[in-house]
Amino acid sequence: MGRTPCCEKTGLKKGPWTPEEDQKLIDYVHKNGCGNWRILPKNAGLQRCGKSCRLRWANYLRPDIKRGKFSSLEEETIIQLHRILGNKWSAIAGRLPGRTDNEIKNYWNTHIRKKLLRMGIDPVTHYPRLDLLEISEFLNSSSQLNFSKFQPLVNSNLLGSATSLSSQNQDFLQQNNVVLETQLFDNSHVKNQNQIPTLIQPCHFQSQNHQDFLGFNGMPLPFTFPDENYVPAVTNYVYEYYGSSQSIVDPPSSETSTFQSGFSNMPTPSSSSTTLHSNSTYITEDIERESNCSNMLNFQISDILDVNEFV
DNA sequence: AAAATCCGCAACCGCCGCGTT
DNA sequence: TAACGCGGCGGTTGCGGATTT
Repeated sequence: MGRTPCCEKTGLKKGPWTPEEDQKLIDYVHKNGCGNWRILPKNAGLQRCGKSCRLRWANYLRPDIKRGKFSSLEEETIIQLHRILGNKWSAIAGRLPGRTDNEIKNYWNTHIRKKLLRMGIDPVTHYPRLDLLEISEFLNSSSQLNFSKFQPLVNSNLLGSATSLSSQNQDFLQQNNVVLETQLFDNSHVKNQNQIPTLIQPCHFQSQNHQDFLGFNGMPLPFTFPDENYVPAVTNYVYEYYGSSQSIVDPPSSETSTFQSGFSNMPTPSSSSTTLHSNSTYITEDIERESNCSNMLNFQISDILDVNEFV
């Protein structure tokens, strides 16, 4: 059984569109509007699947599409929206006038994702990559250990990244007054002490420096939450904020979060949520090491970037 | 200069949600 | 209520240009 295909597969053209095909599609849409993509190819004289026509129009031919390089503000907006919405490219695109979901998805995968990885930030969770943090913490705190015995356990590339991150992390933690409690090995569940120890890392991030959270490039982002009862879909990795009289964002579940190695306990953009106490302020953090992205971000989601509808 | 590799992006594929029958 | 059909979405692919060897 299965569903019938959206169009007859035989005799339909695939691959790149020709200028003639584009013109036919443009002419048809200008004349008849877009809609009923199933019958459009036939009426427009195109040997294409309706889906293909819709995609071509939506991603390339639409007159309101803005093409060209993403601005730094657009890039920052994508990162912040992705932090909240996850891979909801269409939702993100809806907040970036002139940009398509496909374009944003491609830009994320080819540029932003790699940049975040280079900075030691997990592009899925937007947390510092704990695999690197764990190793770098390990390197920092275990100079007395004979590390060579553990090297076979660690990917060499990962080790290199962790090593480079190691000093950066120290700077970051100091600059932002972050308390990072680290317990390197938990062998309590290991009956056979010859087994490989499990890395765990209880993390407790704090900041007492309000400036740490302000804006990127020294400018506040144009975000604002609609009201104080707003519950964000996701809050990421700043658990407590001491710059004001009250905690802005609840810790995920307890005062000190414990993450197992391998992100098994890591909140994900699509799954975690928490309560917002405060007055329209959403605090999050970033470890930005290059480009024009922020170190610590205090952004407010405005009407333009209202994400409540996606919750 | 040619071959190999990398990279970006347009387009495709398959699944899902929702409205209709 | 279930089946169907369509539009929409996100993940993936593969082509072509750029870069490296």
